[in-house]
Amino acid sequence: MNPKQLKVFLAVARTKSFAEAAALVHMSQPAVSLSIKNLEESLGGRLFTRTTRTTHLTPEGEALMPIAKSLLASWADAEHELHQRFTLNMGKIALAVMPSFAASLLPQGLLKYRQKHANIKVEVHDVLADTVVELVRSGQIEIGISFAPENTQDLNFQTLFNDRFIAVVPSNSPLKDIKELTWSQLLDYDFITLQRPSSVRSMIEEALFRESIDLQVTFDAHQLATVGRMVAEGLGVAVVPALCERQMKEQGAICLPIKAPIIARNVGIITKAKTPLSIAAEAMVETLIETFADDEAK
Amino acid sequence: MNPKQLKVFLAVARTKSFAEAAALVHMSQPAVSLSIKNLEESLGGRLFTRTTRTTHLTPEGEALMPIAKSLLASWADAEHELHQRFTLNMGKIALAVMPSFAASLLPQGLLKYRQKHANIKVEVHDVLADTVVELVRSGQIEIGISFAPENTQDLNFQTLFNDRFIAVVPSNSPLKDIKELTWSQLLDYDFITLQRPSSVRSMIEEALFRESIDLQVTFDAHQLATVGRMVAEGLGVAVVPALCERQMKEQGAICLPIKAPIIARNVGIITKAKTPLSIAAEAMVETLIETFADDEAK
DNA sequence: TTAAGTTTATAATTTTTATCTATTAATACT
DNA sequence: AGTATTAATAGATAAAAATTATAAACTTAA
Repeated sequence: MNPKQLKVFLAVARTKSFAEAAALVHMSQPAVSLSIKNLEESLGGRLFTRTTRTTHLTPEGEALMPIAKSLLASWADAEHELHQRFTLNMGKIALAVMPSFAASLLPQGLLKYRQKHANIKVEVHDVLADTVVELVRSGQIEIGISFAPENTQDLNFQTLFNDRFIAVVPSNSPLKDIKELTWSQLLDYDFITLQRPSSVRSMIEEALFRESIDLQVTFDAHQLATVGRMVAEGLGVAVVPALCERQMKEQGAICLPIKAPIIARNVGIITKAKTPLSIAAEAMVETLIETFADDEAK
Repeated sequence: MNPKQLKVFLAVARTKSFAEAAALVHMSQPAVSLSIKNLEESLGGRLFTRTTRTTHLTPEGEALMPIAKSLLASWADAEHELHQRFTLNMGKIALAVMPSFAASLLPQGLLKYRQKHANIKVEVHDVLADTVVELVRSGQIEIGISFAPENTQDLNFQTLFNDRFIAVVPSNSPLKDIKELTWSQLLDYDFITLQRPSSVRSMIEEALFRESIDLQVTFDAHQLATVGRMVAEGLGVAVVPALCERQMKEQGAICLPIKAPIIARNVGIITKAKTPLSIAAEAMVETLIETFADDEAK
């Protein structure tokens, strides 16, 4: 029993003629006879009674008819669905993205993707950088966007650009006109940063520890938006990835380059090594690179 | 895309090896390679990523897996169901039977059928003889049991036996010891019979009309059981098919042969001409003949 | 009843598809 | 780098399916 036989069966059942059915399914009449014969043998009994002049269904044939229809329908559905997936007309893709990127650049990437592939659903998980890595490593999510991870053996990392940390100061701060701040200048003021276990926080701590600079944190918060507001209100100063510059400015803070030390890290796409991406994910990676990769990353 | 390819696909997906899968489905390894290749081509993309050392599913392959399982399952279900039908391990059969037969002989026929084919459901419609014919003619029911129908062009009638009408009289009736009653003797008493449009009633009327005997009906009822009780209680006399003899006796009436005229008619199986019976129905006809047909009907 | 016409079944051949054996190419592990 | 393992390819063979041509069966109408 195979799909072709069922198609032939339905054609005969509908036309009540072997010859007409043959035309319907683009076969010769003897081929239809044989096909039905084989089907009948595989099922164990006759489906049609055929006198050379008339053809009609046996009760068992009648019983097969709805079954055959439903089988062929689900068969066609399945083929269609897979086809859709392969041609990017269907499917879902999940991204895990660190908040600083999710809230800044990501939307324009998504917009571009959506224009190209309108039928793919996109799910964005904005989670801590470490969680991004975890989700990708565990296979729960195909694509992560974050800082370059530490242990990269089972992950691929495709750099998009280098993100340098910048200082954020209130608009009335005495520091506001300095072209390039140093950390020691900045740390004269109350310091606001993200709570652990944020990667931004730990990168700052590590970098300053290496330079033997002592970091005293006055305020900390979970969300960058909160930090921004606190700085804007004059509660203190902060250091954030350049990615967030726009957000900080929008909140009314001043952004300045900072050095001694310069803290910078690559931001890029994390995928699982040795596991192929879905076609939808592949297209997403392509779009992200094309949208965000600066020249040296390419 | 065909069932065999899906089986191969699932084997490869499960074993994660083309060679092992080949063993599972009793094919050579190159055949498996080809089969998967063809499936992939028909769907429009890769289902596995295979480096000569490892094999795993692409996300699209992952998506196909549950689909393939369900397709194969419903496929197997369908095959099984049809098989069952053809081997009489499943199915349903509907009989339309005139009440006099349904309440008398039929049960022992059903018993015999049930012993042979325990998995076939039997539905008995005990309806008026005319309705039996209608149901069979319209194709709603495969097998009818009744008197031989009038218009038989599109029906087949297989005689089981000849049923002669008998007189039923109260146990205290003066007629009770007469060996063979005549109608004129009988009609001295109040006459009880079935209400129109019973075939028993019309057969009696027709026969007496032909003999120019005037029939005065004192009581009539719908059910033979009612007629029997009325006679047993001494309300009058009746004439019923011999089939009902046992029932009448059980109700306490006396049954006697009657002549002048003798009313008799063949009882048999009615089926639709030129329409094949289901295997289950065929078996039922066979059982009925073997159980009820008297020698000349055979 | 018979002959013509229509329809399915069968036979023989061809074509296509599927499978096998043998071999090659590629990759991971030692 | 070499070896062992695994999938892919090539060529050959077998199996299946389709086709043409023909036969057989059954209606219908003369």
